Amino acid sequence: MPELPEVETVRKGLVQLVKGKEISNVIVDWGRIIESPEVDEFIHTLVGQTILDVDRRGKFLIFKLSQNDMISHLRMEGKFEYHSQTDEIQKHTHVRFQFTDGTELRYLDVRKFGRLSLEPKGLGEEYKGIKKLGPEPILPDFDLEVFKQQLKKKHRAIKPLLLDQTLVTGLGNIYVDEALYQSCIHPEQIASKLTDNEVETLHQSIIDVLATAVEAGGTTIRTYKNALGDAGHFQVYLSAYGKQGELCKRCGHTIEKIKVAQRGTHFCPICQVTHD
DNA sequence: AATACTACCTGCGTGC
DNA sequence: TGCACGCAGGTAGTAT
Repeated sequence: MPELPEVETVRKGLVQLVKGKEISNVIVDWGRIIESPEVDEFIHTLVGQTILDVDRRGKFLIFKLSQNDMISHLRMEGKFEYHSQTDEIQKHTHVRFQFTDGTELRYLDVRKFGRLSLEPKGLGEEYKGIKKLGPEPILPDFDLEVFKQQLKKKHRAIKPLLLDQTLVTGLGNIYVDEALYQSCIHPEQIASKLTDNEVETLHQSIIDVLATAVEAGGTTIRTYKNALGDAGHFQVYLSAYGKQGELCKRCGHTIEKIKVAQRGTHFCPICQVTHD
């Protein structure tokens, strides 16, 4: 469910809620959420550690603990909630990090796709899923010239390429459709055939869309809530995602929904056309 | 090496 | 009402 803006919003909430908390116990009720180490060792290793900070890389959260880095990916539906240990346990609660002050951080995930993993302290960025990520689009290290050169080498549709996190990290199905709409590029356009002008516009659109969505606290379509339980607001600004059947703001034609690389894809068939 | 497809899960809306 | 099917803010593993 969450893309970069949602994960960044979750991160900010977690810093407010759990920074400085000491873990007294961990309860795991769906072992496959824990990628490594084995569940027993995961629990045992965490007890006694303090959460010093929470960082983010792409859509991954990195909990900086006193003795380890803990990587978390929410995948489609993962969420964190902060509770008293005596609060009723809701359905789909899979992991509970209990603190010495009687509160706890809960990990909930309807589809159980999310993962938690412990890495050596300070080495979270070496985690294999993180190591292959491209630059952060909301930082200056998302370089236009590098992006241009990489796209020239790719003979595949632009949408799945942007979803794969290696050229730039943080885009998911919502923001990729929005960025392509903003830059008037068809989602199935072959990347190497994009003009320099189109790549420049795309580069800027990615930066703009994600930065604006971060400011808005993310997008809430169905279920996303940050760690404080708040919805995001960016849905108000969506132009393409979920707008099939509505009119394009630029040309007035109907927004269509097709399938590209197995993902629902929203675009304007007049403004966004493929070319050689 | 690069690209494409599928598994991992549950719940909800739709159509028969 | 019941049931089958398709769909959902994603990634990793496997096949081609």
